[in-house]
Amino acid sequence: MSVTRERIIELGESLIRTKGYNAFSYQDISTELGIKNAAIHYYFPTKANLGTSIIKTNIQRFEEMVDNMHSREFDETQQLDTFIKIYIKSHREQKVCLVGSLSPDYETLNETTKTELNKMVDLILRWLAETLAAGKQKGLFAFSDSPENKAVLIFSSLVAGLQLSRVVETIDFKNICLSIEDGLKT
Amino acid sequence: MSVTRERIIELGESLIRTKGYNAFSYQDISTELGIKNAAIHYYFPTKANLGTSIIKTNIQRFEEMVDNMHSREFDETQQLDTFIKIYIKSHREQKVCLVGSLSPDYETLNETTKTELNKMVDLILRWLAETLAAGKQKGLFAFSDSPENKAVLIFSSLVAGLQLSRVVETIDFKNICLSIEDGLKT
DNA sequence: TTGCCCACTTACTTATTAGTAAGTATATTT
DNA sequence: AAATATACTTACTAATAAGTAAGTGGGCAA
Repeated sequence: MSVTRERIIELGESLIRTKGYNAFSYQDISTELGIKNAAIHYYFPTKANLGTSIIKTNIQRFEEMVDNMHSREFDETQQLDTFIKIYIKSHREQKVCLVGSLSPDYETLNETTKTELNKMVDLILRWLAETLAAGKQKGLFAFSDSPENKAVLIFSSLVAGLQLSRVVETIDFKNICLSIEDGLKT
Repeated sequence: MSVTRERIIELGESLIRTKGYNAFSYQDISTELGIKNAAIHYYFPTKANLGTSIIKTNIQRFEEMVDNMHSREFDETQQLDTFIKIYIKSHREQKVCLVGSLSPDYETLNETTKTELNKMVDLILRWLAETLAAGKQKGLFAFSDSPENKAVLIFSSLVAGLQLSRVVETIDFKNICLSIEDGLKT
């Protein structure tokens, strides 16, 4: 695949996660990459196409990460830890996560982009619930909630934790992560 | 105060919470209220002024609610319940909360708006932590985390819970609220 | 009754946006 | 060598955005 196309996707994701979907423009990308506006339209005819592709890329990356963890025979504690590390990295970069940026703008997205975002959230939540359930079965985790509910609570803490810690400096994001892990201690 | 001004603030808040700050325009408001674009500029010279006023109004509303609960001598369980009901109402209206909408757009806000949002989050978090600490002291709540950390976790669950439940229908927001309350059971 | 303040409207500017049509240089295929 | 495809650029258009300056009508005060 084209390197320019990949750069557009990468920068587009970065812009969404710092400024938000409706605040970034093709101009932001073309200026930064030293190309013309129309070059972006060549790869992504509409902004919705770009948005959808960015989500699709993230879904693929997530699936690859899960596959990778399975083939390395990570246990559930290690898997959760790897997942949480994504958010710690985001926090270091002063960025929110893709889901946390796009969800508030949900009503402004076109249908295919909505569907893709829906798929992404659903995928993460299903994986998290499964991992939590398996970890509980093995005695690695302890919690009284349903795995599905616990998955939503943990995911919410990470998503909004990133958002809020960008607004107030008094929030220690790493403490949020520790609390999540402590909440699963046996 | 002017009724038009109040209508602009109310509709502005509603638009931020459905479409997001950078997706709504003065046109959206003027059309809906049957006034001209410039009428909004008469009350709020810039969009940043309007945004700041909307947050200020919300801060005031929150402070009034807290005062009201204190003067009615609500215990901590009742206070938390009242707070959570705000989010249940938001969920019914298919809206995210103001903080959850503005936080991902934080970098696009002007300095005074940023400061006001910062104040709002700080205020909510301080009240929540205090309420949790007081409730724990009285034996109404039980939790091992620090009250400040627990406050962030609960607030995050509500903020992102609203965001995520708008994206995937499989999330039951009321279950999130129940889990929050269960997580404080003695 | 004259004048002024309030709550707007009319009419506009400037900037930015997404998006398109047509052209071009380079590399690849026939 | 000629044709074609790729990866763009040039040069636009149309729509929408925030914002402003000047005007207007109605109520109230002096």
